[in-house]
Amino acid sequence: MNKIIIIAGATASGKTKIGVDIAKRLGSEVISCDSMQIYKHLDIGTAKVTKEEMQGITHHMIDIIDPSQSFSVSEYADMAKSIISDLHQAGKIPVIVGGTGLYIDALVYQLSFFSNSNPIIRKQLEEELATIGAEKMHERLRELDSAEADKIHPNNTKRLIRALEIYLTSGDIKSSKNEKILNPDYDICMIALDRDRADLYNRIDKRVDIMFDIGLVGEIQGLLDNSLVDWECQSMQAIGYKEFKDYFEGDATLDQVKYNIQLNSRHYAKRQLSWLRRYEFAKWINIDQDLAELDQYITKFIEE
RNA sequence: GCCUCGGUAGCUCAGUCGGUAGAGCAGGGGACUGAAAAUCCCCGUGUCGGUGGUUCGAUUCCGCCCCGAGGCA
Repeated sequence: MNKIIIIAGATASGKTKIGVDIAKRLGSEVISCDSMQIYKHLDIGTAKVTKEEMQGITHHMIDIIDPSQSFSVSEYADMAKSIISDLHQAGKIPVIVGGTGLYIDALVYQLSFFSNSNPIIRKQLEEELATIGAEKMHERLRELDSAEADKIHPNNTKRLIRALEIYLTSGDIKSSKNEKILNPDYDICMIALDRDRADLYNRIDKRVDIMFDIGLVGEIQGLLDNSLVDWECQSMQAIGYKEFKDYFEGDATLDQVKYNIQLNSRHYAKRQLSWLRRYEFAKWINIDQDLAELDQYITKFIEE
């Protein structure tokens, strides 16, 4: 028994509730798959599950680190896999709920994360980039790993640096690992939640309105007042937080901040959907139309 | 009522010395292996307010009309 159920979908599409419903039905637990809900104290802006929403269902991978810390996919994969195996041991089918595509990939595919990630080398590469420019860096990558250079646009400096970092720290060639193999450890049922685009955007706008009503500004004020974060923190890259930098530095009104959060959320939702469309094995469920079908689909999966 | 300035993409606007038009934003699509809520790439036809006229040809020039802003009365 190594079944896992993954509930994926864009932000504000309704994953949380459906995840809890399924976990309840199966007598199981939820494992969050979200790169920002891992942070303590980022509650309102990340639309983190509330106690009431959990309905007594245990949730993992939420509130696991301080907002000043950084975190990465490989850590996520290690921790989540260990929880999955615990649940399997207990005879439960884990319900994985979330919208962070890379984290989903880390469970769904057999990804070999490169063992060497070296902050010093990364720093050097960043400095090198600043002096010689992206074009030259791209040429350098082409000499070391031309297949990867073909894939990375020279403007995408973040990826460029990572590919070079991989080579320089481990001697590995990133493009040699690009082939994706399904993780043989799990029997996966993936549900991709979908809904009418205009409807999704309305839900996003409304949800952001509510976040402001229930105290988002105060939450961030508190984080800053207690020195739990500064604007450089990885956690402060989250939508719903980073937009406040301008406000607290006197460069934007709250209305502008709210508009930006809504806008960035829409863009994000679009990117998430584009990521999810790549999972050929995903079962797409339109929340407004095929909820009954979802139940049947889950039933079939667990009885197989 | 008169005068002036506007009316061009969903929005803000540019432009065409007459040869049917282009930016930003919005919107759409895509990529993605240790920051991923990050990072990056691609996509612009619209009665150029309406209607007559001049012209081979008008969104561009001229007349009238409609709408908006300001000024004078």
